Amino acid sequence: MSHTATGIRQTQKLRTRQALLDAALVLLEHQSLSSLGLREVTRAAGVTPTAFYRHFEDTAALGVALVEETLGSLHGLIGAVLAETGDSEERLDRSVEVIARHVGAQPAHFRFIAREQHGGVGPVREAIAAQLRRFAEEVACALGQEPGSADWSEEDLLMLGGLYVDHMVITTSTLLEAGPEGEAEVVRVARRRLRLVTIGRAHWLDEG
Amino acid sequence: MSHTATGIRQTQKLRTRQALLDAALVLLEHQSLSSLGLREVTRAAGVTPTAFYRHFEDTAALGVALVEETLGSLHGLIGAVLAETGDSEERLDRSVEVIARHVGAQPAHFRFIAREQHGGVGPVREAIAAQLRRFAEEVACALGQEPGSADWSEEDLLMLGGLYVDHMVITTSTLLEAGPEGEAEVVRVARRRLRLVTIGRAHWLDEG
DNA sequence: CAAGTCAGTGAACACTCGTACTCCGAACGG
DNA sequence: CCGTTCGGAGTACGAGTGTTCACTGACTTG
Repeated sequence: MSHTATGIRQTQKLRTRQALLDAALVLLEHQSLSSLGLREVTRAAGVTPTAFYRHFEDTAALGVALVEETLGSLHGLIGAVLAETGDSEERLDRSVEVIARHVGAQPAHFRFIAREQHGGVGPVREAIAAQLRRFAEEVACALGQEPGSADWSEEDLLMLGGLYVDHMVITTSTLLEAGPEGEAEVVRVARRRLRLVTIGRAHWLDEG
Repeated sequence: MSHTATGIRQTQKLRTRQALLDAALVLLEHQSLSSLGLREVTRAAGVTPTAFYRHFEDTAALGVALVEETLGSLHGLIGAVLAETGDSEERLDRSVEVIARHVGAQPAHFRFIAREQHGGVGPVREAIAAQLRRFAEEVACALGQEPGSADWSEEDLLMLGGLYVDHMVITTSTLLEAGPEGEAEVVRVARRRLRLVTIGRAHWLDEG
């Protein structure tokens, strides 16, 4: 009764569950979740419509699962990076690097996040918001341990963390819409924006 | 043959066209455009499905019309404000005020913009992107005429304008999702973020 | 090895959907 | 005033939708 017990049955169940998630992600590259049909997904996954209900109650529930698949794993990675090297804002740069690699490796996942962050399906919106709030808290915590923002209030740290996270999301979706040829330009502008925020951060307490 | 000739016929046509737009906007508060049905709209507008084709080719075309209805008018107002008082960044604050009032007066319109900015309908995405680019250019132009950013390159001005506009869009959708009770908190955080950007702006050339 | 669980099947239900017709009647231009 | 224009109504069609139901057969458990 170990929780990693790999019964043939449960393994196969997880396999088709993943097939449903993957098929949905492909379909969601050119439409949004609220217009995604249950039958459409099962057809692409090679399963009967009825089988869908063995795994998800709704297409909304499938969307929430996709959110966790995308941001849950990234969350773990960011946490590892933030705890890795003990000093300075080098950790933030490493975090950005990790995110960028993740986005590059799984574009469809992050297009989905950008699209559904303000999309028409309530539960999915809330799931994304919750995950992004967690990211903002993590970044805020990391910022608080830096010497440059030692005397910041917790609220301001959270504000700054949210600013970084929101900027990251915007950059991600902009990158995806720009395509490969416009990527360099987008990255340049995004870096400038980040620099401006960092400068503002350095002088925050001067003129608070 | 004046272009304002109000034939009874054309007046009525515009009336039902507006009825279609209004009905669509109401329906779009709880779903996104790609799942909006043609029949659904005409039913809510009190017209037959066939009548829809007299006004729009697609629901996508209706979406583009909604984009122009929302951002087109705001664009004109912003232009007026930016040309109004001749000095300092007071104009920017006035602009933000105008936008805030617009959002408060027509929440559904701006929820639509936030939702479809990265939504599943290509033409609508492009229409929104084009309008936002225009806003960024306008803001950049206004910033360039201020003494505080006299020596900025045109590219950096555009970067900063885009930063302001993106922040405005984020704030808008956050406001709408927070609801009336969370509004004050959202505004507070948004103001702090803006202040941080402004501080960064003030020291941009010091550490460029 | 027998009993039971359960992921997945296949058919059928009652819808909604977009679109193509024909047709009406009020507003329009000469 | 009369013929034309055209916004909108009405009908019909085929396709696709979400959901329910009884069922099967491979895996699991005692």
